Amino acid sequence: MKTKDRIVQASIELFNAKGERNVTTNHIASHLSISPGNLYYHFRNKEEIIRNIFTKYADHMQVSFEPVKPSQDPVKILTNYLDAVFSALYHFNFLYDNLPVIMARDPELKSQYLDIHNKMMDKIHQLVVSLEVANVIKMDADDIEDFANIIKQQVTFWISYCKTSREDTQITTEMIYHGLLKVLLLFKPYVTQEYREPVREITAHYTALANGESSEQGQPDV
Amino acid sequence: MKTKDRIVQASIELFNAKGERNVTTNHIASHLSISPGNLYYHFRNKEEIIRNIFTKYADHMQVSFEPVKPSQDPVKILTNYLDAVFSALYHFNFLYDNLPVIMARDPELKSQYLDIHNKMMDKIHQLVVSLEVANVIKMDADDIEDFANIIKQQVTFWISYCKTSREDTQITTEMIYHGLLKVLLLFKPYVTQEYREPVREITAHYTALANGESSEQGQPDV
DNA sequence: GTCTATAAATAGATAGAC
DNA sequence: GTCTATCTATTTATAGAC
Repeated sequence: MKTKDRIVQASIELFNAKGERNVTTNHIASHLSISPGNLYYHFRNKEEIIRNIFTKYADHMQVSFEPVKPSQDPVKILTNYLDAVFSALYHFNFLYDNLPVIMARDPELKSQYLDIHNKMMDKIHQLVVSLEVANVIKMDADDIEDFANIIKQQVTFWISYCKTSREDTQITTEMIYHGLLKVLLLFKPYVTQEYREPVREITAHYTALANGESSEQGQPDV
Repeated sequence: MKTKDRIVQASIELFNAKGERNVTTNHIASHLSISPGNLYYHFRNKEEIIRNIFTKYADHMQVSFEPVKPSQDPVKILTNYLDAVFSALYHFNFLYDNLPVIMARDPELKSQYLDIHNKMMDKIHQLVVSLEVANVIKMDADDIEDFANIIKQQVTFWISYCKTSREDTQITTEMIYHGLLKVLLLFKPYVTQEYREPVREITAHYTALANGESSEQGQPDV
């Protein structure tokens, strides 16, 4: 692997493990057993590394949040979304831990973020509309926009919420699955009589994962 | 006012206006036209200033979140809560902008925060139960705990969500009122037929405030 | 491309005079 | 209690040799 790619890869790992604010460019260099000068040959500064990681993140999001096909099984639409959320939170958790700070200090990154944010908002909106069309949920049309924002906020700051409201700040897959269950609870009161049972089954599935019981399908891929 | 109190007061104002991470002890001192040495005579370090502010914040929370009296008008219970949330978000917005970072670097403060967090969770729990008892909402008993956590997360990270998802990061009263409306939307699907109209009226009230229309009761007190 | 050595920039904090 | 002057530590970033 090229040095440039190794720097990006190591940065993701170190940021996720120790928190972005606790990892300096020197830490990254020494972790890779290269010199700081070498690192600065490949990247002008730390923010350029983060912007590079963010591009990877944005690509990941675009791919994993597949466009909703109306023909799909409506229940599958929902689990696809939740699995994509899980994957993003897990693999890029350092971003979610520190989002306001990271964005406030780098206007260029903030602008990248706003772009992705808007695209994701559209996807969530589509998801909600699809569930409505498939008669899985029933919701006032006026509330869909606000509801989509609530979902987005709940997902985006779940990591932050866990880190602040618990003693133990280690990120685990179980912790993330608990967050997905909160998202399911947001949908719950809108679920139609017809789909109450399928949604209950999805909830049971993620509850098992949240309690550390292994799933028949194992850990999701990247 | 004593110098020590002036330092705390100025710090709150500067932190709220510019963000905690952009305000150094030297900034605080020069804002008050005192020397850094003088500031350090009164506080051992910046974290001690923040802990001092946090104590003020904790007191504010304890007072403004009055214990729920079952005898009260159930609608009043809800507006009391929302007004208390507004006041906290407005007067201590710097804390909400930066919570995970501030708590992660100071274990003593984190422990103070966990204490207040748990107390607030209890209050929210009581609020939900009171609304159930008064027949304002109907909710599965199993969901109350998770629902209370969702409310808490939504409130705590509303400022962060706004700052990351908008171009303009200025905090306004209107922005905060929009957050309260999201909390009302969380309650909405659980509201009983009987209380649909009163809740609609509360929503209209906060919608007016969120749109910058002045309310008959004016800005809430500290 | 990579290294060593070091400069530059902050921010946090202290010593000692008044 | 307050000031001036300064020190230390940290982190980012660059120059120049190999």
